[in-house]
Amino acid sequence: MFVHNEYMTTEDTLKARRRRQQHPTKVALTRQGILEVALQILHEEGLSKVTMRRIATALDTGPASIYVYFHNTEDLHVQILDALLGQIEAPAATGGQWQNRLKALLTRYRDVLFAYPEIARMALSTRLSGPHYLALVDNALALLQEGGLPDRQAAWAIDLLLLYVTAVAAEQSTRQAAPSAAAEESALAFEVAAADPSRYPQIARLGDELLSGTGQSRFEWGLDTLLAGMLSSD
Amino acid sequence: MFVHNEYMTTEDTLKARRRRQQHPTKVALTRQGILEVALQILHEEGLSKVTMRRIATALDTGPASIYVYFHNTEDLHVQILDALLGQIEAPAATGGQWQNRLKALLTRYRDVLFAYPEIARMALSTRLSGPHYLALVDNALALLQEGGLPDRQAAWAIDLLLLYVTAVAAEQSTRQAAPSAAAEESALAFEVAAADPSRYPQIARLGDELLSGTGQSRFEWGLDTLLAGMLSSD
DNA sequence: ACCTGAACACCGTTCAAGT
DNA sequence: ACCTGAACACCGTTCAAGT
Repeated sequence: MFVHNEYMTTEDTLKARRRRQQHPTKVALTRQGILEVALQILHEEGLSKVTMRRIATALDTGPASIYVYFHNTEDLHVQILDALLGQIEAPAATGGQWQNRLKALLTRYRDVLFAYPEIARMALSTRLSGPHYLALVDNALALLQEGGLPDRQAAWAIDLLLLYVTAVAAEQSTRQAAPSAAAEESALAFEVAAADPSRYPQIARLGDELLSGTGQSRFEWGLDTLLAGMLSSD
Repeated sequence: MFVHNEYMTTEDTLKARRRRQQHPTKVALTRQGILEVALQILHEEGLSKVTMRRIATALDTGPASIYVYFHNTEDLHVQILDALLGQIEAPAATGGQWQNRLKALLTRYRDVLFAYPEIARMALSTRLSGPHYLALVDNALALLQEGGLPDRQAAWAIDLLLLYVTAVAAEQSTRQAAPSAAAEESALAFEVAAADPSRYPQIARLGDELLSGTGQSRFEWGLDTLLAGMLSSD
């Protein structure tokens, strides 16, 4: 392999140099400063790189320092998520039916989760909290009340709706993020196509129907189905 | 600290000894043998300990050996999941309405995911496959057909139902598994109770309603809501 | 009081070298 | 052909020691 001598430096040195260039201004070692660096790493390299050690390196300190401000990695990730939710707070106060405004709000929530592949999965496995998350819940509850849902039903409905949106995002975003996504997709299609009709008669019968539709149309159908179910018991 | 001399041995040696005792019969280095060891580790220590290195150690070899039989860690985990799904294949062929039989089948699916805390989350972030998973899908589709759902709708419905069940399991099982589950639960209750009525009027108004119900009753309500929504568009 | 170096106990994956 | 030791490049968390 041909090597330019002036670039003859180890991979690690190159990486360190790149990191330093990305954070030319010294970021303060505070909760805010750490979150700032964490969000930058999230944008550039994904949640899996938002590690205690990686952040500490970016801040030119040891990993132990981060523990002064965050209990553990999960705590850090939850606070990152709430910061991201700050983008979608208020629903359009007017205009259109409550159902459509609720769907728009939930779609914006989904879009945030879509934008950061691994965050959605995190959201499912951790009890969320934080001011922006509470605002999202509150706004959605207001729309359900506007729709005339009884309190108990609205309380359970918001849980179901957010669970659905989060799960869809977790499912979808993983696949588009994974480098093997295309391969997996076709593997499923192959399995459906090759399904033995005597063992799996329904899968063989339905065939391509199982793979039909875009992510968006399925997402909307799911939301409509949930809302229809919630209203049907009135 | 007082130490009995006859037990003076390092932690690592003790661990190695325990592992050896757990696998007294030499397990063959084959796909089946590896899965066998993997399932045992899953039962005893949870999915997070089902690592390439851990399995290799149990089989008295290096981690590279496992890669002869499994592409990577995800591949290994997916195959473990399919083995677990083997427990719930056939629905009761007779007896009761199709809705109730479908709910029973999905509840059994949920129970499997509940029993292994981290598997449910895995199931959400990976395209599932394998004979037992296909059987589950096929059985559920048969019940939807019995209920008279049009094909396209049944195809989308099965996706939504399995997504719901998996997400519920992922959410619930994580909390019961985490050592801090109790603390988190009360932290949420506190947050709801302390919600500023001027910032979060809906949360303050609904209060305890948001935390009402058992996991089981909420799960059933969710299934009923989904089914009602699916049938309402007929 | 606040911060952190160093250590402990792990990971997944690759590849050259062995049988 | 099949298998694997050793290496590479990472992790989270703790704690004794520093300022």
